[in-house]
Amino acid sequence: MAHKLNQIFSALADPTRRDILIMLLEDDMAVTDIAEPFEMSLAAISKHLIVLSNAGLVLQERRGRVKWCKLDPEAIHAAFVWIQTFGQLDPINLDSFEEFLEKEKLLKNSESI
Amino acid sequence: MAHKLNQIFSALADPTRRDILIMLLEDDMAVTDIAEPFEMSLAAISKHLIVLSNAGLVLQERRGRVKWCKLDPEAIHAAFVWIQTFGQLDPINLDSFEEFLEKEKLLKNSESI
DNA sequence: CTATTATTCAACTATTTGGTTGAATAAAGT
DNA sequence: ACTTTATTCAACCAAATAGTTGAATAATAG
Repeated sequence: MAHKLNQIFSALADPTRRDILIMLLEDDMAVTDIAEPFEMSLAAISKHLIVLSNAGLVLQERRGRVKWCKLDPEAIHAAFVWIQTFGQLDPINLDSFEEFLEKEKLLKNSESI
Repeated sequence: MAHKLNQIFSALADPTRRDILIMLLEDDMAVTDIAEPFEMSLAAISKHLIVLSNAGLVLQERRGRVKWCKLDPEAIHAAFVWIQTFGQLDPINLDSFEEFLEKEKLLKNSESI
């Protein structure tokens, strides 16, 4: 009965798992597709997904032989609340974040030309 | 150069360390005083504090034979920013995301001067 | 100088973690 | 029925983690 925050934070502590979460922002994905860009075995990615699932960060739903993985925002929200409550932190400046996204978009466009 | 977020999240993954952080919200404390309420050795707490310090969550300053520990809000802020932005991002270049976090940090510093 | 206090170091142990490979299971395609 | 595809299982390994104890270091007090 390890505390949920233990599982959430330790799931977030691994860069591969953070990358997987970022990928899942874009769309739900099957295990094999998630594994594709990583230079490690499918079994390793499968384990990472189980960790993410146990932490409640990802939901896995089997349809046929494919297991679809999708983000579950609840757990990440729990971590967010803990941190926010902990230090009564201000939220980041959303304007500068918008600027960042804008620059990202321009960059992507210029790369594709 | 293990990514800072790895260290921050894995530091936060341990309940003893989260408790220590909560204690430090109230006031700066010496190592021995931090250890007092826990049912584990002083050496164990000392190690936890080193983990927190390496993650940048806690600053340790030696005065005489006493090492004073205080919160360093910067690292926790980085984690906060990661989580907050996580849910809003299109898939992006992770490197430029890091740059963004870096800029956020510099901004916060300049504001506090 | 000696004793006490604060903290860390060193060595050890048990458990967990993140990875591997090869086999197993199960569904779909031909 | 046979083959391919998707995923996990099982066994193993190396490294990291979280704890222990006892000794070492270093500053302060008497």
